[in-house]
Amino acid sequence: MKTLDLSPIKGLFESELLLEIEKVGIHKKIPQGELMIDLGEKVQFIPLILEGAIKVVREDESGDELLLYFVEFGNTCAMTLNCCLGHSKSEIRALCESDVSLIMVPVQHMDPWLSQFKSWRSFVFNSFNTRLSEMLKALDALAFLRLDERLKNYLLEKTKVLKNKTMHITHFEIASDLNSSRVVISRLLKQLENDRFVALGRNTISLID
Amino acid sequence: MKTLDLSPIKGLFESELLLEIEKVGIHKKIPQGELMIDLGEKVQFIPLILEGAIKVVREDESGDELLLYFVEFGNTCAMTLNCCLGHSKSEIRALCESDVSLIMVPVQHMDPWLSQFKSWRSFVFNSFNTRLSEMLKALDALAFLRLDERLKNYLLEKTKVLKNKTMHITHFEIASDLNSSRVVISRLLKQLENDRFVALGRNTISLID
DNA sequence: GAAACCTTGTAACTAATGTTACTCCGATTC
DNA sequence: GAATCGGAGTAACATTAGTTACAAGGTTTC
Repeated sequence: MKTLDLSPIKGLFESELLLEIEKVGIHKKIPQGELMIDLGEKVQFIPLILEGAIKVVREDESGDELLLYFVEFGNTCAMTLNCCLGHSKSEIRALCESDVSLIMVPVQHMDPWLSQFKSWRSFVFNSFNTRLSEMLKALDALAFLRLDERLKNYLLEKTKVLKNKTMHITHFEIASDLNSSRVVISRLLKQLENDRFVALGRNTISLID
Repeated sequence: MKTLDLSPIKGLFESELLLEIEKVGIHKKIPQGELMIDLGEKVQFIPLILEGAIKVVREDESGDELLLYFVEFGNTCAMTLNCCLGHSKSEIRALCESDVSLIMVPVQHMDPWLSQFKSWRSFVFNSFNTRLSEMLKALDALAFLRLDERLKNYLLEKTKVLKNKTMHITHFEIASDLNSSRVVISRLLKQLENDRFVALGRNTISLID
């Protein structure tokens, strides 16, 4: 794709930087469900998200998963920034939660842009800021909330990033994201249905209200 | 204190930056146990740690606590950086785990130094890097480990920052840090004693080996 | 349309953690 | 040195979450 449509991020960066991004950035569209970055991979590009949402997941040695957070428009993955700067490997897995449109900027521009462009500094630190907040939110949930509350939050979060009250998902997938087990999730969902919080169907869950 | 002894951080920064730090930095010593920053406080200074360790704690609405991580020499608190840049308030509480010696740099230097000094950029991003890793570690522990393993890690971590196999601490304090309850911690400690992992005394715990 | 498979519902049980309540003991205070 | 207090040990019980096992319906495949 030759012509980059930068209009979504026009407000974020000063015009000289936009020109730079246009010069070196690569526009990419990634379909829903696709893997973006896996654990242990080296990161070569900084992703600037134009549209869609990315799901960031942590996994331990024995294969248990935990959803950390979603990254949406106007942010980049701080973990990625991290990797770029530290020249280290990814500690997380990133998947496309919906169809994603993004610009990939080669990592070598990271540092020069930091010294040249105030808007780049703002952007990068903003991303770190958001990311640390999201991590704190995830930690709070794990430390202080019971599973039923975490499940509720999960469903609300999910409808927010999907912009849709109905989601196509199995109980098993939810259990993975919350690092729980299918039976437990089914049990709790049933209760949420009784509480008129959700309506359950095969492969679908709809929030009520 | 007039003359700043910058020798501990000499290796971290380029010489012009060291001069700047000497000019604007304030040297401070804070005794063990003292509160550095509390939840909701505005951050006016970037702390550069010369000696000692800082304990960073999260608290929820109902007052339950959770230890996030320790910050040691050569790092700064990323949460603080965050607050400086985002002009937002502290989302955490920072306490001195041991006697701490640090340099406080007024926040307004943050951004100019980022564009001027490569070593400052490295330092800041290194701190973010370390911080995100620590957060991930905390998350992993909560999500994937049982309390007995978390307790072991806690004790190991603690002896590391205190540089001492014996610590003066009550079971109640440990319970707070791990967001558990005193009785449960006592139970698990007893078990660790039987396993010859620790020796228990009144107000003290010693790691064996 | 029979077989195989996936998703969900449900019951019974286990494991981990938290809670309540009480005791004992050493330190501190008066 | 009697009274008080804080820290720790322990038992009994409650709650939350995880596990195993099986049944019942859809869906897909051939």
